Amino acid sequence: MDTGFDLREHGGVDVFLRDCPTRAVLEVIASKWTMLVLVALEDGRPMRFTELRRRLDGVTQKVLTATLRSLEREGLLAREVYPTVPPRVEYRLTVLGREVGALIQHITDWSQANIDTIRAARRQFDERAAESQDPGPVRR
Amino acid sequence: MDTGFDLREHGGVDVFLRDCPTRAVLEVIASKWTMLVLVALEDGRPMRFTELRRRLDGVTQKVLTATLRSLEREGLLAREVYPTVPPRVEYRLTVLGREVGALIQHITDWSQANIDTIRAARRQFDERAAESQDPGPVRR
DNA sequence: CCGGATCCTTAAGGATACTG
DNA sequence: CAGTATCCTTAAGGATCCGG
Repeated sequence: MDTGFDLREHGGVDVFLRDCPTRAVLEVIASKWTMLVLVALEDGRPMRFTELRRRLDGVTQKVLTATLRSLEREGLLAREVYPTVPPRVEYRLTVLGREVGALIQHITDWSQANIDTIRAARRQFDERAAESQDPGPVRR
Repeated sequence: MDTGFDLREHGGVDVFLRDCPTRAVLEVIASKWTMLVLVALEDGRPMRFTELRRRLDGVTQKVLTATLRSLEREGLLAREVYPTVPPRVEYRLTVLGREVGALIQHITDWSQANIDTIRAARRQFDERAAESQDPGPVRR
C-alpha cells in the first residue's frame, strides 16, 4: 500500500525523518498525559471522563479532552456516549491502543523498578554541576 | 501481601501521582527528541554530536543539547570528551539507558508496523469531523 | 566540531466561567 | 457529568551569532 513515502529504511518508513507519518504518531504518544491515559486504560476496562481525570493527578479538563481526542484520531481510543441524563461517556482503548498501552506500561514499570538508581544519578549530576560552578571553600 | 491494588501504587511510588519521582522520569522520557535519541543509541554504538544531529531530522542544536543533558542527568546517557583538536565528544547510553531505549524501540517498531492502519483511522476521523461541521448541500 | 548565549515566536497548558 | 469557550501565562523550541 502506498503510504506516500518510498524510503529504503524500515520498509519505506523511518521515524527519524521529519515528514514520515510515524513521526506524527510518535509526537502524539510522546506526551506525559497521553502515556498515562494509555496505561490507565491498558487493562481493557473502560473509564468515564471524570474517573480518568481523578486518576491522572494534575491533569486539567481541557488538556484531558485534547489528549483523548488525539488518541481517538489515531484510532487508539474509542469514545462511547450513552444518551442518558446526566450524560455518560466511556472511553476504552481499541485493539491497537491496547498494544501500545502494554508497551508503555513496560516503561512505567521500568521507571518504578529503577527509581532509586535514577534519583541517585540525579543527585550526583546536580552536585557536580553545583561544584563546578561554585568551587566552594578552597583550603589548600 | 496482595491487597488487590496495582503494584505501581505501593510504597509511595505511583506514576499517576503528581509528585511521584517516577512522574518526573516520565516527563523526561515523554518527549519526541528524547525518545529518538534513545532509539538512535539503543544498539550501544556511541555517536558524536553532529552525527546525532543529522540523524534526528529537524532537531536544532539547542534542543539536542538540552535533550542530551536531561538524559545525562537521569543517568541514562554518558558523555565522553576527547581533548583533541577539534574537540570530539561521544555519547553512548548507560546500561539503564539501553534498557529504556529497547522499550522505546518497541514503540517505534510498532508505529512502523501499523502506520497504514493509523493513517486510515486519521482520515476517517477527519472526514467525520469535516462532515459534522459541513452538513453538505442544504435545502432551505 | 561542539556547543554557549540571545532573542524571539508560538503553542501547550493552566485557570476560570458557563452550558446541554 | 462531560464537556465548550476564553483568557492568560510560560516555557519549549527555533533562529542566529559567537567562541573555545
